[in-house]
Amino acid sequence: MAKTFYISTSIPYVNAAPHIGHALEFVQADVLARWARQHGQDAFFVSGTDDNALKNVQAAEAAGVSVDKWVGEHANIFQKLLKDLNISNNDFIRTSIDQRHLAGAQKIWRSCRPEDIYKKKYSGLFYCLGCEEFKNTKDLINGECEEHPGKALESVAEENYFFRLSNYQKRLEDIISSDKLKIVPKSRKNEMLAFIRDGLEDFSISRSRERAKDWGVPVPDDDSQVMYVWFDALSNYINALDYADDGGAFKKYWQQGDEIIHVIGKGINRFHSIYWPAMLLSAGIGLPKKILVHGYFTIDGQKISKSLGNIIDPFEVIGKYGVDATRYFLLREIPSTDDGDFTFAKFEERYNADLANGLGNFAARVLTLGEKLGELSEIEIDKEIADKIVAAKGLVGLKIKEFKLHEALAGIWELISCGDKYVNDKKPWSADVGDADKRKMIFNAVTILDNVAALLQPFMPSTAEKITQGISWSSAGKLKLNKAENLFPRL
RNA sequence: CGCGGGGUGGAGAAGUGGCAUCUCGAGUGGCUCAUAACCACUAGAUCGCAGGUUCGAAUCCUGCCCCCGCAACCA
Repeated sequence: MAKTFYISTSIPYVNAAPHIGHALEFVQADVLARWARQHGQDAFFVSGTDDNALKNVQAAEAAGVSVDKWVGEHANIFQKLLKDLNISNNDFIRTSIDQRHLAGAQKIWRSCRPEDIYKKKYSGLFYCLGCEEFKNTKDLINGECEEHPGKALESVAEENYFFRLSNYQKRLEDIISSDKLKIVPKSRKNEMLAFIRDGLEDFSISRSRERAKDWGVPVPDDDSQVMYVWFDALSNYINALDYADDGGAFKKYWQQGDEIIHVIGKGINRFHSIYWPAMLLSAGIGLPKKILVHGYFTIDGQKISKSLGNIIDPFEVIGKYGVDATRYFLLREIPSTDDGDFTFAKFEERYNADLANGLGNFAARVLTLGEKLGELSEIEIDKEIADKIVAAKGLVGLKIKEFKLHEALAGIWELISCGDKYVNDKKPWSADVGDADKRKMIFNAVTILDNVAALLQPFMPSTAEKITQGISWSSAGKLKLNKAENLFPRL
């Protein structure tokens, strides 16, 4: 039976339209899912939206529309982004309206060991009227909000449910240090270990209904409280598998799953590597196996921020350069686990150098030369070429396993470069070369191209398909080549 | 001394003791099948700074400077 492969993106909160950073995570997860499927695994890929965040409520209020309307409209934009990016997710969860989610979030709450959830008075919180949000004592300067000095702070005390995270300190440390839950890259793993060793404190998992503005998943058997948004949000990962009904997908992909991966941004590592496993342990559910933590984008070297007005709209980028060029840039320019910079200048530089001059031109020259020769018979390719292809395949597979997608792509481009070199050296266009030799040369070159397309498939699916369409087996052992339109016209 | 990561040619990266590597960008030459693309060659780095260990240091040690992540209920 095929091995199972479960993968998720984080579910972004939908207080605003997606920016280019969201696209990065979708594309990374998509590559892994497509790679797994290409290699015969039974992949299930889930994405969705976090509708229940308080920020959504605030954004809706500011816009003067109802929360469900606001959230619904924005969730649609995220869903459209997945489609436009050609993301191969099998499911999409919306945490405010998906019944599987509402039922599942409550089920996991009820499944937690009773001694892990307790009610406690919450104090030491201050509400800043300027920020319209709660502040911790230690965030205050001289008892005042840093950003709104002089404004009176309202002291708040509230009774909430807490989760006894402190019960899981030892087990979490074991699970993470032993890589039973593998956090990639290592620096993120070390951060989590340091955090755990510093001592885990219990965290609150509910809000008063009033403070949550009546938005969120109700706490089972307590009308006065809704779940803290992270508690319900994290459960989406299993709710998509019908955890609530103890469905077959949940058993297959999660409880007995071979691979279970969460792709997340560095800002939410703690929730995924510590809170979420602790919740699962308490509820007696299996754990994910890997957390892949990617970095963030800067735009022209600066943080993405609304106040700087440097938001880049992924739809604009896709519209301008095409979906595969966008996917390529996100995956190639940004080291998968580090921060990277987005500029249109860099985008166009990469586009011209790698896509137009590199991949596109190589495909064009090989297919054009080949088209003129008509039908080609299958022959054994040069050992040197065969070795390069095997090496490239090995390298790409290894880099994907290590979550170094940018290096995987670099490996594919080495193969393209090798193909260019081969064609230059052999000169199959030359009048001095006999017909049989020409056919041999082109067969070698097109074999490289075909393998490039196969390796590229998870990264740039429609480009891979276009290339493959130019290489058709007319009958057994007989190959016909057709030059297609330019894959990536120079900018 | 809160914990951790990092500073390598114009840009981005690789490189944990032995001639400093790769990609982009720049220049020169070759080729002309191909999207003025491709191939070869050249220029460009005192490897953050200052000491130290060593026959030999980007790599190990010490100090300093700078950037970044985490620092708990905040995606």
